[in-house]
Amino acid sequence: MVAQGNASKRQKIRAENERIILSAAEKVFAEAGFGGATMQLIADIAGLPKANLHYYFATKEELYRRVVQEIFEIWLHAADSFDSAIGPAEGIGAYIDAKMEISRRYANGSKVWADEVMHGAPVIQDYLETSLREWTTGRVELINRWIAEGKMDPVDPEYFLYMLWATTQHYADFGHQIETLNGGKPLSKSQWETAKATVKQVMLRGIGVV
Amino acid sequence: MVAQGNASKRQKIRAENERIILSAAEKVFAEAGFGGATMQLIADIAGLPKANLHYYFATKEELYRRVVQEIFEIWLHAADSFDSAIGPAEGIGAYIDAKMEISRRYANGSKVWADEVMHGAPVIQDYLETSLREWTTGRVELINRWIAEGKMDPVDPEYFLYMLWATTQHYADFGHQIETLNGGKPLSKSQWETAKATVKQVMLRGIGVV
DNA sequence: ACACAGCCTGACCATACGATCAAGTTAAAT
DNA sequence: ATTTAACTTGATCGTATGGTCAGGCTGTGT
Repeated sequence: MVAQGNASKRQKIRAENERIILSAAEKVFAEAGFGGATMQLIADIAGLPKANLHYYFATKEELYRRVVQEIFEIWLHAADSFDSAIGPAEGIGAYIDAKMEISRRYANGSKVWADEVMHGAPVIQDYLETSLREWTTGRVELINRWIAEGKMDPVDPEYFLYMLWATTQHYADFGHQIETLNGGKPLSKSQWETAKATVKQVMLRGIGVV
Repeated sequence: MVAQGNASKRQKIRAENERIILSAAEKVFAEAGFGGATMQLIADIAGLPKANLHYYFATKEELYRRVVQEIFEIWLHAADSFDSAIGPAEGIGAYIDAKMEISRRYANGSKVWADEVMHGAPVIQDYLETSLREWTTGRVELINRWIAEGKMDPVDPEYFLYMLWATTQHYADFGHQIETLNGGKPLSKSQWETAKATVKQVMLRGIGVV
């Protein structure tokens, strides 16, 4: 018998299949939206029969909810860089780096999130009202402290945060438009660096830092 | 007989019904996406039988295309303020004003556009490759001229444009999130002014203007 | 070796949806 | 007044979709 690590074969099968399904679902939801996505297409991409999807996820909505939850976790963790910083140049700079990296690596998840919010957050409204609001008020206080300490120009923290979200998330959500304007090719590594540097430069100078 | 202006009664009926249908469609497409929208719901909101929708618009996709085209026209016209300006402070400031106003007044249309692009622009890819690309290259040249004349700090014009689009469009596309963080209430008139002022302040100082 | 629980899946079902159509009504042209 | 073309709409159709289920398969504990 082959080694199985700590997990039983059953557990591994379950974990792996859930992963495959979630990955396929993220892709399909990102490309078609909730309404346009079909369980059949997700199943095809996952390489599993449709009935098997319903074995792991009872309904399409449950599967969708899991996809949205996953990206939200990633999203929140990007804030870690924010908090441990001593000032805006470092903290906001690191946050922009982190969010740009999320837009690049988890473009599909970002799109699903955007789609969900854009359509009124029908399934994750509670997250907006709890986790996201807490996160936001915490960061607003931090920015206000930095302003009070003279570390950055006075600016309304909420609307400044929205600018950070918008400029970074744009590279995931509108990636197709950017790619089209780039001659149909995805941004190269160096173009991506330039984009990131531009966002940081404008945002940080915009508040009198750097 | 009652006066009918220049248009015949037939023409008026057609014009009015198309307007009612397009308006209802914009709302439904914005809230549910293309896949999630149903002709029946559009018909209900328009107050017309479903079959009548198909009389004016043969297919759901044709109706959708018209909605997307309309918002794109509005979107392009916002550039007028950009062009007639003598420098970045005036031109970019006016552009931000115009785009913010679009986000406020045509939030549904903006969402439909975002939805369409996010899902790979299946029906308006040609617009991206023609009109939008032309628009962009023209504005890139203008910004480069301003930089060469020392009217603003050097910055990559394309990525700076993306920042303008992102920060302004965010108020339409993510309006629901913003509203939730605002205690469930839409931004008041003064909050809206603050948002606009914040975007302008950060973006303009970010390029060494003002 | 056996029993059991978890896993898999082809076939099937009910429903909702986009689209069509035929039979009407209304406005315009002759 | 008559004819024609445009507009209206309830009823209907075919299909695609989310979801179910019965029966088979496979791993696991005893």
